[in-house]
Amino acid sequence: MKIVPRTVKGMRDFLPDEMRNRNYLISKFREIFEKFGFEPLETPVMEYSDILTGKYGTDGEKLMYNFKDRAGRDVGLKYDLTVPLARIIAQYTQIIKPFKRYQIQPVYRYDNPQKGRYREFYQCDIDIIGTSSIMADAECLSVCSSILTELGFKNFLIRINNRIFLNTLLSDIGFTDSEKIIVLRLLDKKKKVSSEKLDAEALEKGLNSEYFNNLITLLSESEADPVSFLERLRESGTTDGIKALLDLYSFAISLGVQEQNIKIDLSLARGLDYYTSLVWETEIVEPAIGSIVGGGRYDTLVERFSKEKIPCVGISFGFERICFAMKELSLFPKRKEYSGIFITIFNKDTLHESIYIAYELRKSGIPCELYLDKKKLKQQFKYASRKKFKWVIIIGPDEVASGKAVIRDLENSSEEKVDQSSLIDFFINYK
RNA sequence: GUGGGCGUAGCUCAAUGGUAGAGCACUGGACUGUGGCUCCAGCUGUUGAGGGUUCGAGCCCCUUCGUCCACCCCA
Repeated sequence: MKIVPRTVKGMRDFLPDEMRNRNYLISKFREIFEKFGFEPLETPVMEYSDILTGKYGTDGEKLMYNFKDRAGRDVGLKYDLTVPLARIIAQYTQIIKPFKRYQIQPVYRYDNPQKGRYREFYQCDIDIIGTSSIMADAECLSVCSSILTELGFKNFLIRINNRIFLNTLLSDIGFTDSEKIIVLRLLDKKKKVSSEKLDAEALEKGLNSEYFNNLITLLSESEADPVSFLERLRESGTTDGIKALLDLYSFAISLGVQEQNIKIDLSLARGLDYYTSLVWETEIVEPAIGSIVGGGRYDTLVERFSKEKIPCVGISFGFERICFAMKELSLFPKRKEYSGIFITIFNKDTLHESIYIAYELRKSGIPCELYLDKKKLKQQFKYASRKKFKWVIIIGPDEVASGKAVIRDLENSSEEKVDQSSLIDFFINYK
């Protein structure tokens, strides 16, 4: 009985065509992260359970992959890249701060798979550790905008808000702390659901409908011109978090974020529990796949591992969704239909001539593929044709005798004979 | 965690409850120094798994697994 080949639920293989796209994306991320001075970091797939738990809320923990290893230790697969980073900061105190790192690795969530959602998926994070400066927050937004622009996205919107402000606002309206959590969840939904449905859900959750209506009214008032709305509020006494939010907005603009790509949205809440003040989220208008980038300031996360209080800010790119969106919008670079050089093996007498040519080309930095099996020329051509090579090189007995090589152009069905010694020049000139 | 659609050859899919099929792909040949086109031949199955109903199940029922989608939540 043969073993049925299959992949574990929610996990995927990436075949070469897809890997080429993914590698392209990763290289773009790296390039821009490094341009802004971020340094690379990797952490293990697994952490001890106590490291992982306690920061994602009960819903998050249901999605955690945790189990015992052979020695009975409680371990889990990492759920995001932020918590391992907090551990790193507490563990390696010699790291110079502010520490700017980037990290591109898979994370794991025991979720039910569906469109664009998997149990293993890549996240791509940058964080700045050890500064409270809002310039750091703004830098994250600038990276976000640079990357999306560089990748070719035109219609994206970064929405920003401050949880401190939102919190104060909710208290002023009259909500209790436990109600606030429910309200924040509902606000996250506001964009997707009709207002009737939202009201119904608020009622169902037992929220004071007068308070809730006040909130919704206030938020919709702010929508048209949030900046002057905030300034009016500031004059009337509510000040918590407003300055930070306005600063972030203006710093981001100075750092090159285009005005049409950024908006203060006072209803933005964000799910993760560990954000403490400024938060942001980016969505692309087309295709509508929700948020593709999210982040914020989380000043208390490192405290779990250390006596020190260390302010942190970061942004996480939804690698899989960006990949999906880029495919939809055809933003990946197109490959030439025919490319590359393929070297045939005529027979065992000419074998070493072919091998030598492959060696010479590769030594000169010209990529080429050498046929590996003993098959008829016809089969070798069929292979070359299916793999869409542009050039096929043939060294048969005639060519060995005359010191020449046949170069066949599969795309144009033409061929020519050149001196073996000028093969390298031929291909260098072609480039 | 909850709900729905779908599981048949490597892939895409057919088959009124009555003999499991086609196209593509693959292997070889026509064509012993040349791919795509054509023609010929060949290969391919516990119909996801287990149970039940029936004279008879790919088809109906139950269970289970997988997959896709939606909700919850999130990237």
